[in-house]
Formats: sequence, structure tokens, C-alpha cells
Amino acid sequence: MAMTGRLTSKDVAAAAGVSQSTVSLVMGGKWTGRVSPATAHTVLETAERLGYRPNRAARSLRMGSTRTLLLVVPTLANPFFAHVHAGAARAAAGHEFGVIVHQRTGYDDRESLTVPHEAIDGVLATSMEADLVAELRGIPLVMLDSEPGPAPTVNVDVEEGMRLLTGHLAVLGHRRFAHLASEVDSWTFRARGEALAGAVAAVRGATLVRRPTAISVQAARAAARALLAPAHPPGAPGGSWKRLAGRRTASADAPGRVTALVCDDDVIAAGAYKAARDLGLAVPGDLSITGFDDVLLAEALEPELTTVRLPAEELGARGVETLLELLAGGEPPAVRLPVDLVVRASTGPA
Amino acid sequence: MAMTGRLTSKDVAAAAGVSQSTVSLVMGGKWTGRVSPATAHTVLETAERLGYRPNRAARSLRMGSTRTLLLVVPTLANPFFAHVHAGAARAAAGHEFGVIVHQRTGYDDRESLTVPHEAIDGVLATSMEADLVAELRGIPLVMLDSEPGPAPTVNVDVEEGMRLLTGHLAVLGHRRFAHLASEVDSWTFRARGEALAGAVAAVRGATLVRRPTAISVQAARAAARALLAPAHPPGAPGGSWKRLAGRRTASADAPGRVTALVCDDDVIAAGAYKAARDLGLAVPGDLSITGFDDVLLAEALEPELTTVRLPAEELGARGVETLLELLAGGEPPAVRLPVDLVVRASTGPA
DNA sequence: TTGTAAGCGTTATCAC
DNA sequence: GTGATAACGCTTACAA
Repeated sequence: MAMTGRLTSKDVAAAAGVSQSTVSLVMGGKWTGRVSPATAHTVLETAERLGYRPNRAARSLRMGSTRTLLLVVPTLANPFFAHVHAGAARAAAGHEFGVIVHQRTGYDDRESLTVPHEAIDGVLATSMEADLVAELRGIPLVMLDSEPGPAPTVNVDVEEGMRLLTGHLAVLGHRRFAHLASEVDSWTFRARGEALAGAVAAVRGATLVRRPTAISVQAARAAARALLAPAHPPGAPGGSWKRLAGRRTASADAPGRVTALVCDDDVIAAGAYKAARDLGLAVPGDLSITGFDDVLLAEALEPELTTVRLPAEELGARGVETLLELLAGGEPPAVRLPVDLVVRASTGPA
Repeated sequence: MAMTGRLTSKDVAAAAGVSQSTVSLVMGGKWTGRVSPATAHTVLETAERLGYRPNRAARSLRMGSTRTLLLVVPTLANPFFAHVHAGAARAAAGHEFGVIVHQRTGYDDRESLTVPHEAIDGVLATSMEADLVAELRGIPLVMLDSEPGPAPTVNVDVEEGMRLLTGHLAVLGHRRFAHLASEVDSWTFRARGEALAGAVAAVRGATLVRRPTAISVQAARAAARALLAPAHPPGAPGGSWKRLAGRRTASADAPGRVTALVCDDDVIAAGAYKAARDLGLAVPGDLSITGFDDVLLAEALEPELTTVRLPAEELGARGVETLLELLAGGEPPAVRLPVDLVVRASTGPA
């Protein structure tokens, strides 16, 4: 039945032989010292027997709060955001809050921010532009993995992730880097790009080229092909490079010969794998490839993907804690969550 | 701000110089013939200017319905369910309903059904056992991809999917089939298993072995290894079979030599790929592998996966339509959605 | 055509 | 200790 099934606290009161307000007190758990243990027990029992559930709408109306938070994500089809939701829901449940999720129609959907459900106390916006969020005028907001700004942020340390990746590759002898970057213009990807550029610049003799792509396997495949084989016509059989460029000469003298391909995302890395195969490049023999996020895909690919693990669940959980603090009138500090380098099999000596 | 920002219809009424009920009528869109166009316009304008949003809690309380549906899924980390949610949310929005999603803690979590949010009008339960759902006593329910039972169901035609797959493989000459089955005991997987068994039985001279596995890449990898190389010690180097069994002899005389591995799920198929590599079996040269669902993974794998595309978004959308019909007092018929065979590169001649 | 008023089910403030 | 009672903001007869 909708709401509470037409069974109200008044019914419970009648059945238990007490007043309605007593039922409310008992159900609310604030009866100690106001209601006798005996009556409290009776009330609890009859409520249970009748299957009574307090009506949330009435409670929300009275309390002025819905105990519901809204999580806005670009898409749930990327499991990263599914994990953010799981973490947020778990943390919220601990405070008797619920989390509803709104998936926008894509990474750069600048329209569908229209909040679908106004019965919320606050919003958690993931990977989103600050200006987009202006529409939520007045609603308490915490931004996840986004540009620091007026709203409190909870971020993952993507810069550190890029530094870790670069260090790992540099130690392996790589000097010619390429960045297969997300073309989505959001803070997290700008930060990744800048951090990578900075980290590569700190490596003696290292070079970096960059190419944007949409976040999809096929788009990334095409972009990676263009990046790796600029001179070849699109459909040309690969393999020539492999033989042309002497591998493991490390000194990076061969112009344009990229040996390390850093991808903004695991999905993009999956596309890069395909491009490498198209061109006859062995991974990691001819080309090391790295991802970012560490979603399901990373382990499913062959060879398994070296990537950066982002603490998705914790991002969601800390986001909720921060939002709750904001709702309580506090001024939560910006949070930055550490990341881990996960070395698997897609990176090797240059 | 929580709720509606402390700005009520009364405030709008005062600002517009009309009564509160007039505001309500106008905002509710049922003013034609009851309020003059001029007043209606004034009201709309001031509401807009003030940024007024009706309080959902109050509306829900008064109306006895929350215009909110709950979608319960095993996990959102599998993009299949993310798409179900997207379809459900889209369809619901068209009826001014919202959809909140509850992810259980896994495929066979038999505990966490406790609905996290009672303010709902109905429930959409995905891939779930009928008996589990008994706890939702009285709440209107539609089951998705689940056992037909007392509640209306919206299913995808998984049986047809298995028949399509079997036919495709049989035409390629396969006779020795193996089923890497989900160990989750839910209707959808039982149906897949039975349909596959039936379809294989209809192929002259065909045999089928079955092995259950958890739905994860590593679990499936281990299960597939055990299935494909029962005689080998776990760590034994593969490749022997490849040379032992004459490939493409098709006649299926070599005992135990499986040539087609049908997986209950794309994630399981990803594990099967790894097992094949472990054992030195080429896909599809030595072994054809098929998946089920057609999620992101299918295209990311190499070779790309032959699988069955399930209409996830439509499943969600039709689920909502069915639930809405149920809420309206109707008796919605059971729905069965067609599926498509997607032939890619993981299947080839036996 | 517009305004008045009675609830919806809850919580919380008071008298008792 | 317990029970009336007044909101919370909205929808909708019904009165003016």
C-alpha cells in the first residue's frame, strides 16, 4: 500500500488502549522517563503485531526534513559511480537517511540537472561543473571529485595518482609518454591532465603528447590509433612499427615513438588495447598502457591493467558525512582521499 | 534548504494578493474554469519570481501517495542493472514519478531486503526470489526477470536467448558444450540453464556439462579451468590439449573435449577468456565462448564477445508501466521482452 | 471567480 | 506518566 498502508498511530493507540501521542513517543524512541516501561512494551508489541510503520510524509512535513539525500552522477553504467552510490547509501543508512540517485544522460549533459524529486535535504554532485550546480539554489550541496569552490568538496587525489603512474613508468625507463585524455571538460580530468603534464615534465628527457577522446571503447580505440599511428591511413595493417623501431632502446631517440600510453579512465584503456592490437603492438612489450579508476574492466582485460585505484565507496561515504555535517550547520573541511597505484601486467620496461 | 526552502504557497498567495487555495489550484494546473487567466498568470509569475516549489511531503501526506517507486537490484556494479534503472527512471519521469534504487549487498543476499525508505507507492524487484519478496507485505509489486508468481512479471526471453546461442553454435559444428553457470539460485539462471539443456538436447549427438561459479572474473576463471582441464593440476601449464586434440575434427569423438563454452553472463565469460589463455586454448580457434547480457565488457574483451543482448532499459521502462498500471487498480498482463543474438568474434567453427 | 476551512499522520508542547 | 492539542503545507470540497 502506498505510504503506510492506511494504518496510523491512532489505530495502534486504540488497539493498545493508550493515547496517540504515547504511541508517537514510544515509536520515536524518546519515551524513557515519560512513559512507563509496561505501556511502552504494550505499544511496541501491538505496533509490531499490526505491522504499523510510521508515515514518512507526515513525519517529513512535521520535522521539516525528509532524511533523504540526492546523489547526482554522470552515469551509473560506469561501475565507479555505482560504487560511489553504494558507499553513500551505506553511510547514510547509518544516520537513518536514504540516498536517491539521479543519473544524468551522460558525462557532458549540461541540461538534465533538473532535480527529479524535490523531497530532499541535500545534494551530492559527482564530477560536475560548479556552474551547473547553480540551479540548485539554496539546497545544501557537497561536490564529489569536483572543482573546489563555494560548496564543500570531497575529492580523490587524482594528481597523486598521475604522479604515481608517471613514477612507475619512468622507473621502467619510459620517456615518450602519450595521454589519451577524456574530452569531457570537468575538473577531475583537467586535474589529471595537469598532474600528468607536471609529472612528465619532471622526468629528464621525457616528452608528452595528448589526445582527447570520448569515454567509450570505440572512441578511445580510434583516438589511440590516430595517436599511435599518425602517419598510417586509418585502415592500414599494423605491425610495421614493431619491426621498425628497435624496442628497448629506451633512449627515446626515435621521433614520435610513444612507449607509454596513459589513459584517463579504464574504459579508455580498453579502447587503447584494441588500437594496440590493430597496430600489431604488443602490450606491454611495445607499449605500456595504464588506466584510471580500477573498475571491473581492469581485471577483465588481457593483460590485466595497471591502473590507479580510486576509493569509490569511501568517496560516497565521506560525501554523505560531509553533507550531513553541512546540514547540521557545520562548516565541513575539504576532504582529499588517497589513491593507490595498482601495478598489474600492462606496464613493462620501455 | 530542506523541503521547499521555508517558502510556502501562503507566501506566494500573499505576494500575489490572492488566497492560498488559488495558488494551490494554479500550481496544480487545475485552474481552468475556476480561476481567471489573469490571476493565474499573476500567480505563476510570482511563484516563479519567488522560486517557489511545492512541498512534496505535504502533498504526499494529503494525496496519500508519494509518486515514488522503489527499484531493488542485486548490485549496480553490473551495468546491466544500471541500465534497468535508467529505463525505469525515464519511464517514471514521464508520469511525474521518481524512482529510487536500492542495491542489495550481492546476488544472493537474502537479508538486506529491508526497504530503506518507506515513502514509496510500489516496488520493482529485479532478479529476485518470490519468497524473499513476501516481506513487502501489501506493497504493490512487479517482478523483473523473475519467477512468474502472484506478482506481475516483466521478463526478458532468456530461454530464447539460449536457444539462439545454441543454434548459432550448432550451425558452426559444435557438439560438445559446456555451461559455465551462475551459482546464484534465481529464476533467471535456472531458466537459462534449463533452456540451454533443452536446446542442446535437440542437437543430434551433442553433449553438455555444467559447472557453477560465482559471478566474478576470478571465480569464473577458476571454474572454467576446472571445467576445461579436469585432469590437469591447477598450476599446470596449458597448451597440451591444443596439440593433443586435433582441432577442427568436429566429430566430437575425443572424450571431454569441449569446444563451446556457454557462460551465464558476460562477466563469467571474461573469466572464461582468462582460463582459455591459461590453458593455451585459442578463442575461438580451439574454444568458442559466449556471454549473456551484452554489457560494456562484451565489446572491451578481445576477441569481442558473442553474446545475447538483453533490453535492459526497456525492462526497467516496462516494469514501471506495469507497476503504474497495477497502482491504478488494473491487472497488468505478464510481459516478455525479446532478446537479440549478437554475433561477434568469440565464436567460430568447431 | 475567489476565499474559507477541514483534514492527511506525525511530533512536540503542555496541562493534567 | 499520560493525554489533549496545535502546528507542518498542501488539496479540495464547499461557501461566498
